[in-house]
Amino acid sequence: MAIEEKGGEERSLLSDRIRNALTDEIAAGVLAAGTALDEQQLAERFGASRTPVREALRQLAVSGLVEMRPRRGAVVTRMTAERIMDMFETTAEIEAMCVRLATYRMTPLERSHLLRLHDASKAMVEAGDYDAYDAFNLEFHESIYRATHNGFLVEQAIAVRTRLNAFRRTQLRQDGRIVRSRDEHGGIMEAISRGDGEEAARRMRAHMLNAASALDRYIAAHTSEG
Amino acid sequence: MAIEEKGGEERSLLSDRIRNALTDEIAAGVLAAGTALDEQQLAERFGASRTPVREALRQLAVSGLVEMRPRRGAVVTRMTAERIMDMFETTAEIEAMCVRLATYRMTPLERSHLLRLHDASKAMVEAGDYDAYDAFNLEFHESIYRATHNGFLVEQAIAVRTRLNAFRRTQLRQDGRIVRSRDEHGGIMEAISRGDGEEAARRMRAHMLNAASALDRYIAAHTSEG
DNA sequence: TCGATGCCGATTGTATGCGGTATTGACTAT
DNA sequence: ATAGTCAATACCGCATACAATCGGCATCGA
Repeated sequence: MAIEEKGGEERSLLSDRIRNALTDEIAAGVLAAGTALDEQQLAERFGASRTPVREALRQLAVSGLVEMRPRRGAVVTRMTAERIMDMFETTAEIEAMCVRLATYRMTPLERSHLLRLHDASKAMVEAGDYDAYDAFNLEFHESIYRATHNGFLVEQAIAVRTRLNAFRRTQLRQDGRIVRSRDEHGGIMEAISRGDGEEAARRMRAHMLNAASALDRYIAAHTSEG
Repeated sequence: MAIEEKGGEERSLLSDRIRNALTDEIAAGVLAAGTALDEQQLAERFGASRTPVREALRQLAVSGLVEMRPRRGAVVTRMTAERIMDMFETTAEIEAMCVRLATYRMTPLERSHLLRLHDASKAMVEAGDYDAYDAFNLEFHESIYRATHNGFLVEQAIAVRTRLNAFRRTQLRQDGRIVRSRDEHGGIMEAISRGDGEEAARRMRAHMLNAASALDRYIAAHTSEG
């Protein structure tokens, strides 16, 4: 019989589950930058042995979320403000690239899907539902990635965006940012509908850099305590 | 024999050395796509136990060089021609992005370094020294990455380019490709010198897509399987 | 008092054993 | 003869045990 495609939690590997859990906690800020990750301690927390924990940590090291120094253990990668800005800029450029390619290649079905998503986000903004908007935002941008019809690019874009997750969420809380975010989405959609990929790219870049600016103000306002 | 005899590498981790060895072999084509990687077999080959081999395989899986299916082992990722083209296009776009940013941001020192590199490559082309040109090519493009002054982008660009390494080298052997490659570099340098980042980006994109075309012809001429 | 050296604890790196699951091949039934 | 089922085997995933190394701390010497 055919193997079920759905992601059964039972089927997945323990090390993968631990990796996902750690990824989420790092992204959410539960595990702050610089936190030392003790293998035995983590093993006890997850009710597993050190082996799957080790494997998870090594994988996270490849992703860049943690740093491992031989015989000195793993620590959550310490992010400088400059590095976060670098990540934002890189993401902005990649997003711009994606929307430009997507504009020229997307099918009418993909375009209508994107429009439907955008329309649905209006209610979230009016309700001030940050979590729902965050989920929509993910889907909106990933739909654009997929519309490039370049599988490798989709993977890269998602990987880079994932590493920016923690910081993107905080900036949405900025005063009025969510409203402007949706407005900017509207501008991007308009350029896509006109088939103007270059303009869509410019607007997408501006959209991401606005998010970066919002985060920058957020950081500036919260770093007074050192 | 065991790889511990490599001079100076004593300090590094066994799993890291195995990972690097496997990476090289996959990139060089020694381990063909689709090859099943047996943990025990690899452990014997490297004179180690299964544990460091496992860790190496998991890290390679994150990089995308191998695929792991739970309880079914690891296989070298099978590359379709379409996927290779996707990777080339992604690399082309990222390279174009880098050279555009670099044009606007590079210091005079960086610009002169790039020019010096380009000048030095002339002799390699005339001598038909593929290996030297390949090494120069790496340095040329990485210098452009670094000139963006965006550390994260540099890392991403190098990572993507690394995964394309095996295929990029073969296309250089194409008849006359190395000469045209250097000509294209010259065009890019000219646009950089004029400070025209957009034009430099267009030429870089064309440069990479020409390389892709050369590879495409190479594959078409050498493919013996579906 | 300050620095160096040696010992000890803690933690990582590696090896190996065990259980489970998938694959494969053979046997039987239709 | 072919297809389906069952059993055997081999490999992987996880746990645990062992070894090596790093850092801290104390003691000794200058």
